[in-house]
Amino acid sequence: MPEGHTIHRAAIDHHRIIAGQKLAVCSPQGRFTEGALRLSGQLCLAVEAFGKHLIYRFASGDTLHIHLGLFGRIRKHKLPLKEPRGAVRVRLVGKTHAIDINGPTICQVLNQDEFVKLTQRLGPDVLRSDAKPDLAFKRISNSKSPIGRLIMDQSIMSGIGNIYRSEILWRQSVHPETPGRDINRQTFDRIWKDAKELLKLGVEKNAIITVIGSSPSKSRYRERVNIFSKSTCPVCKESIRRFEISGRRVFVCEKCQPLTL
DNA sequence: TTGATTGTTACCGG
DNA sequence: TCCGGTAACAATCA
Repeated sequence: MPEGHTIHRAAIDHHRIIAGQKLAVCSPQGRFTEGALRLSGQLCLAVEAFGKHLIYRFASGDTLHIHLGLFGRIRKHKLPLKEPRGAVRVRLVGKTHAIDINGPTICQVLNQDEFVKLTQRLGPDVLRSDAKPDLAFKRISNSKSPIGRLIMDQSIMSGIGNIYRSEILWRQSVHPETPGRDINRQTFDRIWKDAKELLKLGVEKNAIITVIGSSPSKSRYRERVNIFSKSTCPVCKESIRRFEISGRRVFVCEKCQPLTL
C-alpha cells in the first residue's frame, strides 16, 4: 500500500536516479499523451518535493507535476522495460531505469508561472530547510479552527497527512479540537519539530513510523503507530475516541490529550 | 462485487 | 470574503 506523504518523499529519494538525463516520456494508457510529448527528449534537471507535490524539472523550463493522492504509486524498474503493471499514467525512461507513475490525482505539465503559483499556495513544508514556520504559526494563532484541521491544511503548513495528524498531536499531548488561537508558540514549535522528525524518518524508512524503534518491515502501518485506528491508548490504556474533521478520521486519547489546557 | 482508503479540488451555501 | 460541508476523482486490495 502507498504510504501517503511518506511515499511521495521516498519516491523522490529513490527516483533521483533519472535526474540529469534526457528522458523518454510516454503514456501507456494514452491518458497523458499530450504532456508526454511535450516532455519527451528533454533533459530532466532535478526531482524535488514541495509538501506532497512532486516536481520533475526539465531544461525547457517546464515541470512535470505529480500528486499521488490516496492511491497513487511510483515504481522504479531497471531496464530493459517491463510491461506496465496496473494503470500506468506516465512512464519516464532514462539510461538505466524507468519510473512508472500509477493513479496520481494530479499529473500535468506546468510552465514556470504555473509552477510558481503552485509553490505560493502551499504553506511552509516541514521537510524543507528553507521553510518558514513563522508563517504557519501566524495563521494558526489567528484561527479558531481546531488544530487538527490546521496542521493538515496544506496551505497553512505542508507535509502532514491524516495518520501523522493524529499521531503527532498524541505525541505532543495536544487535543485535536484545541482552537488554533489557543496554541502557544512553544506548543507549535513542538508540533513542527515532531512533524519534521517523523516525516524525515518516514522518508528514510519508506513507511509511516511513529513508534520509535518499531520495525519497518511489517507491512501494515497499524503496528507502527500509537493510536491511529486503535481502540486503546498504549500509555494509559483508556479507550481512544474516534471522530471526524473534514470527513477524515481523527483519533484522540482524551486522558493524555485533555482539551482544557 | 463491495467497501474502505495515508488526498486534493471545485463548487455551493451561510 | 472566508469557512465548512459535499461530491467527484484516483487505483488497489481484502
